[in-house]
Amino acid sequence: MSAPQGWEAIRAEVLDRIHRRDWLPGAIIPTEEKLAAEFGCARATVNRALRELATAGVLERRRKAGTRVATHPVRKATLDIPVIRLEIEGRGQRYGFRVIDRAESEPPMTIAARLRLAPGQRLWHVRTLHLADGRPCLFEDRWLNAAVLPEGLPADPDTTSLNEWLVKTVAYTAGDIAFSAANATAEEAALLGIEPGAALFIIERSTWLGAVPITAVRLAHPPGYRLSTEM
Amino acid sequence: MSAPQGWEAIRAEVLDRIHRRDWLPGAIIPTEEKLAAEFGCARATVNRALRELATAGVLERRRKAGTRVATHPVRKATLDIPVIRLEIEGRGQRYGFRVIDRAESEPPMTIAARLRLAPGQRLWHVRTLHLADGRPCLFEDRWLNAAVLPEGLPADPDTTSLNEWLVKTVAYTAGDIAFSAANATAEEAALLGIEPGAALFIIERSTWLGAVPITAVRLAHPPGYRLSTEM
DNA sequence: TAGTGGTCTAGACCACTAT
DNA sequence: TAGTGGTCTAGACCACTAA
Repeated sequence: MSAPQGWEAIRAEVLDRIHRRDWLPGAIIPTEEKLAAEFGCARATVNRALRELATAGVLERRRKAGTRVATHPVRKATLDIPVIRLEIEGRGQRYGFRVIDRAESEPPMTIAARLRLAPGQRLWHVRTLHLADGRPCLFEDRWLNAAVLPEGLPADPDTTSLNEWLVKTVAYTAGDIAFSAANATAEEAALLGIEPGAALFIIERSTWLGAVPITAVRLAHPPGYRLSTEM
Repeated sequence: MSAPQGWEAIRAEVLDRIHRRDWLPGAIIPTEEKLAAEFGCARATVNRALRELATAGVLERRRKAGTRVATHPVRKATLDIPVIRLEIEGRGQRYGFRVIDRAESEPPMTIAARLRLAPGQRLWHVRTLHLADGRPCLFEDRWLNAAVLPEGLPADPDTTSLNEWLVKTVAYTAGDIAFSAANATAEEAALLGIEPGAALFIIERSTWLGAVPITAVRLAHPPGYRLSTEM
């Protein structure tokens, strides 16, 4: 009937029918075969379009049961996790950083639990303040398993941000990431140049190489920071 | 050579080579055609595997230039945006809510800007406290364009959460979402039963139907709330 | 068990872009 | 302009699952 071309056009047409409420939330839509006949294309093309919509959370698909319009749409959002330096430079500011301290020690329980460490295992602990145009904009608190590093810690931590050095040097196989909010401690406030108790936006990441923990990092962004995406 | 089967096996094998540092960050990997020959499968199958890895941010692909291992991996994370009631019930708690107030008025500048409103346009303003096992767990502040509602505001706001009523009733075509942190105001603290100034985790969403604004909502989660995902 | 989505194939043409 | 990824096709078989 109508004549969309390409899987993106089919995706758009399907979305449109949902928006026009031709197909209501929870309702079954025609099979791939029927849609392919209607649109005059191969079933694989319809499949591609519907699969993308299912990944986006707009449709729910099950073999034999068919394809339904999701009852709770917009359940998924894909975030770009920024690389600190690139984010700052992308705003046209000059990037810099300052290593606050660096030591080998036994991490606190919370970190050990997050990395599933064996009791007593020691890690490198590096704390870094990141700067935009010379002003503090992010406090990084990182625990690092030196055992997985090919050549130990980099000799000159003042020329390469540890963060970038890591992603270029160490492979990983799995990880998790979490977002939350926390009040700034006195130390964090002093380092970031904000009031104690100010609301920080926290990003925590952990990564593993197989079952071997690599690193756990906590990024504390001062008030005003927003992580956003379109749907 | 090796014998993976299916695009998922190929994806796994490619990931493995990156993890083993056979293919270093920034390096070009073989063309789809060569990989298809090596794996003994069709090029479309390799394409599917590499496309998924590119979507995940592990590879960067450009026509003619070829496929490279991303220099800054793990740049994307897909979050499940929870539906409030389902999230609470999923924890085995009883869901409830209480409408704090509800009025028609002109929204503040920030909301008007976010929704790109014409000057002087009035919206419904509904503030709701969501409860888990009877205890406050989320404060919702919503502005709503009644003009797009088929039958106006629902007659009985005490039986259906406005949030769910909306997603089931109103179509949307675009939106954005943002995460940030903020200190609790005195009123928010009182409603949520926390200390004033406590760090709230804020989710803000805006949705449109074409160019017509539908709703802007701000969700304030008390300390302890975490939004997390695996990579 | 039958219906539906998931995937694969072999080949083709197109779109983009480094050179 | 030539190389590479992006997509489409027509058909096939398989995997899952509702009935």
